[in-house]
Amino acid sequence: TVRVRFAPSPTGYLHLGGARTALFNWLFARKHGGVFILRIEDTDIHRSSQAMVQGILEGLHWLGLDPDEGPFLQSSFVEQHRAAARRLVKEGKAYYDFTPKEQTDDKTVKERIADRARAQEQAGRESNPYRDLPLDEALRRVESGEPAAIRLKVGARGVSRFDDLVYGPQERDYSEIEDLVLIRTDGHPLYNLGVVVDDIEMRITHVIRGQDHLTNTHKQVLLYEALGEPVPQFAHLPLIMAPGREKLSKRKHGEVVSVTTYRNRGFVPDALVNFLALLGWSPGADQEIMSRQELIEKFSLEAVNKSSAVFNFSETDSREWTDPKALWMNGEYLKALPIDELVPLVAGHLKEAGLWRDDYETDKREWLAQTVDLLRARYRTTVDFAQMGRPYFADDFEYEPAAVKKNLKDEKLKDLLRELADRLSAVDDFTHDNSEAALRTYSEERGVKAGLLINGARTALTGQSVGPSMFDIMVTLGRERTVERLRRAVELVGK
RNA sequence: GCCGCUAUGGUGUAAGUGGUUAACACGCCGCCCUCUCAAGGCGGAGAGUACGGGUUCGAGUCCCGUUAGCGGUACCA
Repeated sequence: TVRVRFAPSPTGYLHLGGARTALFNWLFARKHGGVFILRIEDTDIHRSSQAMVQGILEGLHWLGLDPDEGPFLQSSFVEQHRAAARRLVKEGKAYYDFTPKEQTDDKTVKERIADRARAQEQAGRESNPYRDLPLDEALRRVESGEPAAIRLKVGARGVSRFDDLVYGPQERDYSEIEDLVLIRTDGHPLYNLGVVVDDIEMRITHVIRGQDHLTNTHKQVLLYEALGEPVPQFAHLPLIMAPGREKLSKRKHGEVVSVTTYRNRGFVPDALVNFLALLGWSPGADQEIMSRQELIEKFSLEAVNKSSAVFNFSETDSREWTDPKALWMNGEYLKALPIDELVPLVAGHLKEAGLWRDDYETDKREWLAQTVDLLRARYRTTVDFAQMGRPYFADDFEYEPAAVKKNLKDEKLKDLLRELADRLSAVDDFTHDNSEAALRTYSEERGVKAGLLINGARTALTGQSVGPSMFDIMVTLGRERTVERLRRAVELVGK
């Protein structure tokens, strides 16, 4: 049976790349009736904390990607890692390296690697002197307390091969693979050892992860072979880049990369999942809006793309704070969601903005549902209801200067709005049709275009120049508030 | 430096085993809806498939080279 895992390092929050990796693992597991495991790679102790683990858990939960097993902490398996390394030494497949640990200088990692490579090329790469030290001598030195790292013995000649489910056949000559360190001098197990031992222990069948691990996979294949264990299937996923095809990072790009942001800014989890699924994968047809169930049915690793995808957002235009297509898609979900599912999502934001009233759960429950339904066609996130939608839920709201200038410019509106308010206050059954009839009758009597009154009223009632049909707005606000706001707006005319 | 991966409009993608004027979505622009719009309807612009060779009757699709981007190369993960 299929067993997959998502193995993030706990860097504080779930980022989009991680979320996409988790999603593809989850989809694959669900599709094949398999098991989705969460393992936190927290071996780098300085960079890990419980709070960070919590952040990842919350992100996954919000997305609806709860693990079937776990979370497991890699740090709790270090003894197994050490035991595996010692076993390899005993079997002659790894060795103790007594070379003193190199001093780190102030150069960047990249520079140091390049320097070392160039130096090696000039001097010719010589074999590690400790590689063939007799085992009993090595053990004696270790027992006497001499510090040593453990390295894997990589064959002198040969080629490592594996078949990636996304990138196809991969090969790498042994000469390009150094004897990798398994255990540091201080006894700390390193990443490549840890993943392999844990994946064996958890009986992982398919390793689905970012393409940044592609070339290092050869090292892991070597480890599986040394440990005498079957090699799992590998599937590497194309990376998600920032605009300009640069690396997407929290440091540079801020909170757009954090899943939490999408929750706070009014995304529907399913919409983000749907969008993420399409980053690097396509069902091959024109359909883009897909339910979770459809995603599961259509998903396959073979259809995953090889080229990295650009996550397209603007750092200057706040309307496009994230990928416009993601925003569009969220809008589609807003429109399609059953109103009973949408209202609770909106309620959260209304509460946050201090716009919540207790009777929204009792007497005004139906009114709330209707209002949300009225507004959702033109909103893209659920926070829009509390922000752009404020005039519908509160009496204190801003009049947009541009709207006032556009719709309340005509001095005639001073009288018109006042009298319109009077007329409307006399309408007993304040329905869409009745309020419209009252307004149109009045505009005819006064010989002005209905549009002047309608547009003026829209701005008078909402402070905005755009919104739903004017008479729907009136009905939603009710007669009293409509009349009151029309009168209040008289003083804005001409401003 | 070395090794690897990738390359279709601004972005995400499509185009079974090479075969008519490269398709869809987002975004953009325009028109319509005379009650607005960031909503809806309709339409349009935008790539000849990174570049250069080659194979072929025919190449986005196969081969070679170049370039660019990204990744790896670590006693980081």
